[in-house]
Amino acid sequence: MMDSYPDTHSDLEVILEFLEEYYRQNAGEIASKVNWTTGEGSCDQHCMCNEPPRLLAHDAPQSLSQNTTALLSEPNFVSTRQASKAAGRGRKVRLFHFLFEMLEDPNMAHCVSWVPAAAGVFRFSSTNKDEVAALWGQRKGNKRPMTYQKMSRALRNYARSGEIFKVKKKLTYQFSRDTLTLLQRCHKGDM
DNA sequence: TCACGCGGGAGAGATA
DNA sequence: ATATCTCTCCCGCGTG
Repeated sequence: MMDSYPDTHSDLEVILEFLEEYYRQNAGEIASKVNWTTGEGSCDQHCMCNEPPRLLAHDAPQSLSQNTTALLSEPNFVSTRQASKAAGRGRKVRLFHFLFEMLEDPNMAHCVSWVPAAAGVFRFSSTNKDEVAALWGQRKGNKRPMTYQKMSRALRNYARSGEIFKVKKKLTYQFSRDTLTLLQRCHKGDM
């Protein structure tokens, strides 16, 4: 089994490091541009897989932005700061990626399913929601059992970063448009 | 009243 | 050693 990325890895790291540096140098300016309302188009391109939203692709040079989009299609959803580490060994999956996997798995439809998939809205089954949580706990290798309550808390944290929003409906959440787009792209790349 | 889902503070663990 | 990120745990509140 491969435990490191292909030959392109070093190039990808260089790009990622550049983006991080770019962000650092422009942090103040970028922050002032961010509109954190949850309205349409308010967080264009900031959800690059598990890339922290504070790094806005549209604030980076166009060519790099394109490169990183492709780069972040890596199956393991390696974040900027985790890329080098992941090259050495497997990177733990993040919750929203795990949920996307569940949503794409027809066998898990009884636990969690798309409401309108195109909008990125999904809903947990009131009876089987803890099954998803338990699987998440297993995936993370938690000693104590994961519950829906705890998992949903983690989901609400994503609202701050703009990756997933809470829908005003029971057990229902929504991927941000950009997160959904990128997850779909990553998922296709994974197949 | 009770069960359930949600919101938020605090802290743990991993990593840079 | 310190800062940051991403959860995880726990408690309280609102709703049906």
